[in-house]
Amino acid sequence: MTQRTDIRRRLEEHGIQASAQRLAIAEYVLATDQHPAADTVLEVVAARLPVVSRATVYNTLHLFVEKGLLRELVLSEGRVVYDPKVEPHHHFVDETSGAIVDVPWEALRVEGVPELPGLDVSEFQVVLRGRRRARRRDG
Amino acid sequence: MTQRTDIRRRLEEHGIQASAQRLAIAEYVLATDQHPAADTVLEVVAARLPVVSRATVYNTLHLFVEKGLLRELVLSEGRVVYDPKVEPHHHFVDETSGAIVDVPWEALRVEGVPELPGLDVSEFQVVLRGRRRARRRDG
DNA sequence: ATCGTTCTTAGACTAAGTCCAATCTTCGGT
DNA sequence: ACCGAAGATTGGACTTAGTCTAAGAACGAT
Repeated sequence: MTQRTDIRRRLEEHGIQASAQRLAIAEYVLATDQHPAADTVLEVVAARLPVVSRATVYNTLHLFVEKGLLRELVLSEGRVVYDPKVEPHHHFVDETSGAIVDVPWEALRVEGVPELPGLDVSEFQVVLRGRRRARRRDG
Repeated sequence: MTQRTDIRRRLEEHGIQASAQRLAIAEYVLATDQHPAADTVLEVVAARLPVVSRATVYNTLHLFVEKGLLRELVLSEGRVVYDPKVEPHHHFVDETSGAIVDVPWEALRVEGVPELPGLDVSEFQVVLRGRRRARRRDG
């Protein structure tokens, strides 16, 4: 398991002191593509680590966001959700399941942003809603 | 004040039975360009109408959304906010003040949405973040 | 080993929103 | 104008997400 050491190194590179709790949280939240809410993180992490408090989960998630390891998304329905993919990309929200799907930046082209009068845009994304079509199961 | 009757007609056209509370709420929330939260609506409306309960404000806002008079937006930080402009448009969030600014649909061009594999997109918008530039005061 | 800093913890607290049973309004029919 | 049914409103209890705090535990440099 160099996995664990990799994560430790990654935290330290971002100026975050490692701890059992932070490692456990990182191990889950930095690897998932599920866009979990804080609550989900707490559940998942609590299952592996003997004891971890809610306050720590919130503290840690906020710290990770501040240090650029995680991005906080608020896309629908009072759901604050965390995304380990920090590069710019778009999001699709499945209206049936609530699932959030990443849409690669290159998949869409947005024109006109620099020309908006009176607005200095520092970042943007397209938020799409709809249904995910049944997946052909071919991997 | 034909204002009041106009609103009444508008509610009825959308299959909504009028009532003092609903009229008061509609009068504010359908005319504002402020993107108020439920809480704000409660405050504003409570100031004019002798008594209106929180439950009613929430019920009414949800009803208006369901009937297509209002759109619910969740753009940042656990803030659920209501927008009387139901036609498609984009949104800019001022990072300093939290203010939400409408961006006309025609101001941006988004290409590539129909080609997204596996996704049936029913609606989308661009969400932008940044600072509003100081407004030249020329009206 | 010690000391100061940093992390974690439980639990109280807050804010946003929901739920519910009882009460009050409204509307259509007469 | 009146009546009853259907629908709307109410306060208050409840839930859920998140914050705060004071006290204790672990860390790392000496």
